[in-house]
Amino acid sequence: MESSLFLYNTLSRRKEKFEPLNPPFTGMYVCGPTVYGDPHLGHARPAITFDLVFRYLQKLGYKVRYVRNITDVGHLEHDLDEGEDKIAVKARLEQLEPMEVAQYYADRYFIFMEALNVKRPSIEPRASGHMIEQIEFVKKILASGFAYEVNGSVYFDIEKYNSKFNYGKLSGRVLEDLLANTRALEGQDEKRNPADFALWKKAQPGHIMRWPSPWSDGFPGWHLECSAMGTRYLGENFDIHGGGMDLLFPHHESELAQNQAALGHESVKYWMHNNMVTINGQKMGKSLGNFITLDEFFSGSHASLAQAYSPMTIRFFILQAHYRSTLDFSNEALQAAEKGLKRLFAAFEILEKMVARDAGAGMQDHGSRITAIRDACYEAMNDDFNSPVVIANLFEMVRIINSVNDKKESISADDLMAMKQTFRDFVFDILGLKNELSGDNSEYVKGLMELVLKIRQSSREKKDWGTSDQIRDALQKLEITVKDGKDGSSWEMGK
RNA sequence: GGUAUCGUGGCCGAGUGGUCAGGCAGAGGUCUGCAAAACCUCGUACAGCGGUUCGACUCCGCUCGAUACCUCCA
Repeated sequence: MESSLFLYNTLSRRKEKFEPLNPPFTGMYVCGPTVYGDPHLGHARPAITFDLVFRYLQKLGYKVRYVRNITDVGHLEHDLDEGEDKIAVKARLEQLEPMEVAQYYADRYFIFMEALNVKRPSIEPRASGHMIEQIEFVKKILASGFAYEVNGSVYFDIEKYNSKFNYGKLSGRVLEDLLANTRALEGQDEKRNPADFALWKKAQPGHIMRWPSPWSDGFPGWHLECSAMGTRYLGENFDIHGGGMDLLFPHHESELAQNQAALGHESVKYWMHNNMVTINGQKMGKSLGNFITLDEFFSGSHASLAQAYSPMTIRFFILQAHYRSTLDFSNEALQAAEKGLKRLFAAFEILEKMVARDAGAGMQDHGSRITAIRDACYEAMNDDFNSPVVIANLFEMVRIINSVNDKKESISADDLMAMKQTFRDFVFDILGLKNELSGDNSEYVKGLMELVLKIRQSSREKKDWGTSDQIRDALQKLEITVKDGKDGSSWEMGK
């Protein structure tokens, strides 16, 4: 459990040593999707980022309770200004029950996250299932005097809060600036201050999603569900709260304030935020026509995609950048990732079959190098989850593997075992990559391939290059690549 | 306009006050019947302008540029 993991805390704007409140237990809350549309690239990044955190904390021996919410209530469609519920709008269009829509897209989300090999969190609570907790939370804030009720709606009193605490401490905003920048919008007359946000909103007559509350039939404010569910499942104090940088303000800022107001203290020790995704240098947005869903990525069915990209290519590509950097998607960059990933797994397959070959005197000592690489990988992960440096080190190992395979270098049994262990630990367990290359590896296929390659080998020995090349080309068409090496030929699935 | 993050070689992308990231692409070589794969070698990149320093891509300032967010509600 003694680890030297450091992570960047948005609250302090520096890397801090990770020390959970109640080791070995660790609580992590991450903002999940609003389920009113098909999952897209913007969903993949936080999911994979915090999957990496989840996996690594577990690798270090922590008992992690990972909570990721599903938002299925009370959110407005962006370009509408009538205050209609996002899900309600969609439901009317499709003639479906709002919950049916939420269920459908939640399922889609799970399917695509599984394809990306993102582990399911420990708990995936839905906002609609936690109305009581949310209402109780509002009551607490009202009781502490930091909220007020007007016409059935309840608002958070930011000015009052700010007189005692600091609204803006997380995002670095100053209340005066927020007020100075205020635009005059309609329907704000209820609020004492334009910066105040809703904790509970009275539903308009045509509003489909509504729940009874002491104040009105209505729905909870957006920031509320995370405060309520985080507290419910992780307690009043927990370790990590994550999400995309776009949620920093106002969502997380307000969530922090809600907890302070309701509980008398803040709840989160470490705030983590992943950076955003851009496409060809532009932000991803529906209006820009570069809004690409995961489905389109996997099938290649989007005008700006030159080809389909497998889930692992996407995952590997995301992990090749540090989570706090912006990440730009382009065909060129994705193709580079695809090839790199293929090389990584090709080396892994060689490694799995490799046997130790002591060369006795003059043998190159890999032991220290392999240990150094393994240490460098842990060091990188301990330095705020630096997956790109882990990957760079793994490629160092790839070179050793290939050199040994080419009989240019030898390797001891101990080193071989250490290398296999490191590869498995980091590639599979921590980075969460899967080998998509191997395809059908059944004994049946292996037997057939052995036979085919034997026939080809005998024609090669007779210098019958016609037959030999015919076999190779035919196999290539089936996406089986034949590689001729010094001790015969090997094969692999994939282009 | 405000806040935040950032600007690295053909592309993507780490990192650091004074040796190296790494991947992809490209060039040359080794191997090979050919090809593929693999291995070896190669690029003197750090937005611009000043300043601090013996020395800055790395620290400070300014300029330019990029991305996200900016009270209803999400």
